[in-house]
Amino acid sequence: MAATIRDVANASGVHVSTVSRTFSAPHLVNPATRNRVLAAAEDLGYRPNRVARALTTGRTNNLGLIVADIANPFFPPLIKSAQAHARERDYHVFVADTDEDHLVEEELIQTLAKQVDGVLLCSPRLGNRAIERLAADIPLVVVNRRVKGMSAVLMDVAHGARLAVEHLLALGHRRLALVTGPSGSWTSGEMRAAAAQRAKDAGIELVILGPNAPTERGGLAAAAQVRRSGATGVLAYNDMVAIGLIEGLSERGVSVPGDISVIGVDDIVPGRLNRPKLTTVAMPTSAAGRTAVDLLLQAVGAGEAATPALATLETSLVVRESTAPPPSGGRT
Amino acid sequence: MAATIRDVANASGVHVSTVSRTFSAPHLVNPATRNRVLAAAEDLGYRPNRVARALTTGRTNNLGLIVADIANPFFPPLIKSAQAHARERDYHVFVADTDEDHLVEEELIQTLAKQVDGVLLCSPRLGNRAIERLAADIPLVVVNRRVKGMSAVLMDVAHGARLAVEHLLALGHRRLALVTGPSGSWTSGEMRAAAAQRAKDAGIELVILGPNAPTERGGLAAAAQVRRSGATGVLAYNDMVAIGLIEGLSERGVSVPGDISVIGVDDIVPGRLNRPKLTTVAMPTSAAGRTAVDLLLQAVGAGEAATPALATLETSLVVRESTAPPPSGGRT
DNA sequence: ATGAAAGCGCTAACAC
DNA sequence: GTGTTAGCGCTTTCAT
Repeated sequence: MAATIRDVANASGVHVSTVSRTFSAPHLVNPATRNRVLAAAEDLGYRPNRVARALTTGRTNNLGLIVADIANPFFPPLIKSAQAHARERDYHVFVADTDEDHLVEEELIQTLAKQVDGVLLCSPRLGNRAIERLAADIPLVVVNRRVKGMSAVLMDVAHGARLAVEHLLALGHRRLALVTGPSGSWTSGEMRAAAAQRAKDAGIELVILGPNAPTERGGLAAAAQVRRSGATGVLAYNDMVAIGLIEGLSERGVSVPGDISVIGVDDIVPGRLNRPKLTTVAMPTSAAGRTAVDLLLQAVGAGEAATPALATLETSLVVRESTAPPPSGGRT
Repeated sequence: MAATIRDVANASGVHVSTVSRTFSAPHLVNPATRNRVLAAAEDLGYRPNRVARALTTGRTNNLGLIVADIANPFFPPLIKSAQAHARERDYHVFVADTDEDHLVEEELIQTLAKQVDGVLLCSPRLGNRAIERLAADIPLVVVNRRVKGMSAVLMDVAHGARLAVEHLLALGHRRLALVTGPSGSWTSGEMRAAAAQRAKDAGIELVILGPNAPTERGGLAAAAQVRRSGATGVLAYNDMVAIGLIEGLSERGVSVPGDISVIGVDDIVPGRLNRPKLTTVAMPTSAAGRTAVDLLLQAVGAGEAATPALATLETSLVVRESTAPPPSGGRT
């Protein structure tokens, strides 16, 4: 059986409250006794029981982080930076995967509710209504979504989409396509609006193809439509979709970037490994993880009185090898 | 403030213990009162507080899962299958990343100790001594490691390594290299022993190159040595290393598989996306996740009396495009 | 600076 | 079948 605070108290000849203080408010206890207590604790291998502590204080010093799919390479950098940042603030973060299932997502949040002080919802699949309801139970911060009255960290994908369209335009492309993501995705909506507007401003046609699964498979499946669309420049929902699309295109004898240019979004590792190396809109995922933790901790600290904050992080275009001028030189 | 068991008791005119029973042992309470309690609970939005429950029962219904690097594509399938499998058994799994740091790993296990009923150590960086010590605090199951007195799930990488060597031999390669992983890695040791033995049996030379970081970068850095070694067939510690190696080789004008054949281990997604598509030793990661959860739950249930179990999962060779006969046809 | 005591939300004997 | 009572291990007033 593990040592409890009481064992330490007995061993060091003080009362439990003194032991408690040496761990949670060391400055309140006489250095001499403190050392005695610490020695006894060390001796017995005592470690404060965080569960018991949580029960009295109401704080667990844990955060939850929920993602739809941990296998999506977009998330790991965010998770890692969130964990590292939280650790520096003496918080642990527990990650859970919903398997893209919004029911699981909801259940997870509710179960987590009492075991963590707040949860980070990354690219949630849940609707805004549900999220608002859940926020009554526990401080929530969303990443890549805008929910009324809730802190959020957004990545300016609209700006990224504009940059992508401009890059394609500058290369001489005159017929563009957007391969969208899942229908509920905030990011997908933002991209669509921004890209469409930018294309319209340039008097260029942008064909919308979707919705698609946010995976390689989704891109693969969209290849036929892309080819039929006649577009020579395409912006994909994310890098995985772009990679799948390039593969699908190449299966059909269409060369990238020779015949069609493809731009992804996210800047994940597989995109850098891909041949051709992917031109992409880089998302500041590590920064997002840190910022999200900051906002969440802020919300946790403020309790009911929390003022929702909005952080919008910049995106940028990384030009690599999957984009080039269109075959004909740009003029039809 | 969230409703407690006491609120429900008041609202439904019964005592707290009855409320407790309706949730933890429903069959012990009269259907009529049970319904009354349930209705009141529903009404108040009551949900049992798992932390409080854990304090009395000593069980949290949570499992911990520790990985060295969540960004390593090897882990996500394992994590996902473990989470799904655990959920079916009414357990949640919390994932934590140690950032390849064994100090963080140890601290994490200790912190987790009281908040979960057991932890899964996947490809730990900690030494066996440390792991054995930690096992006194909490049920532990290791994946990809053999620790005395502890349940483990192993993947038969030795067999995989032999298959890989045989494949290379069959293609006509007569000088082989093994690009190893980190020095503490159990997997790396197994591979090395098996590959060396198999090569020796065939009267073939196997040069050992390493240790290397288990990453693309590690493979990239090993490219120069591989070239110098004169080997025409190489087995890499894992797919990421293989991918990096191929890249490094190609930077040096060495073609894969034209000049050198490369085999990876793991069968991760980026390997399938790579050009050339990677020939690799496939690891049964999803099965490993499920099996590990089973063994852990078994250990949790058994308490001190736990009999350590050993599960060895089969590996297989997936031949794709990164292997071919050596340039000269095989004879020197 | 330290001790005493109450209690966080729940479960688990033990009565009745 | 349900009520009573004692804690689980810790923090936190309130005294001293």
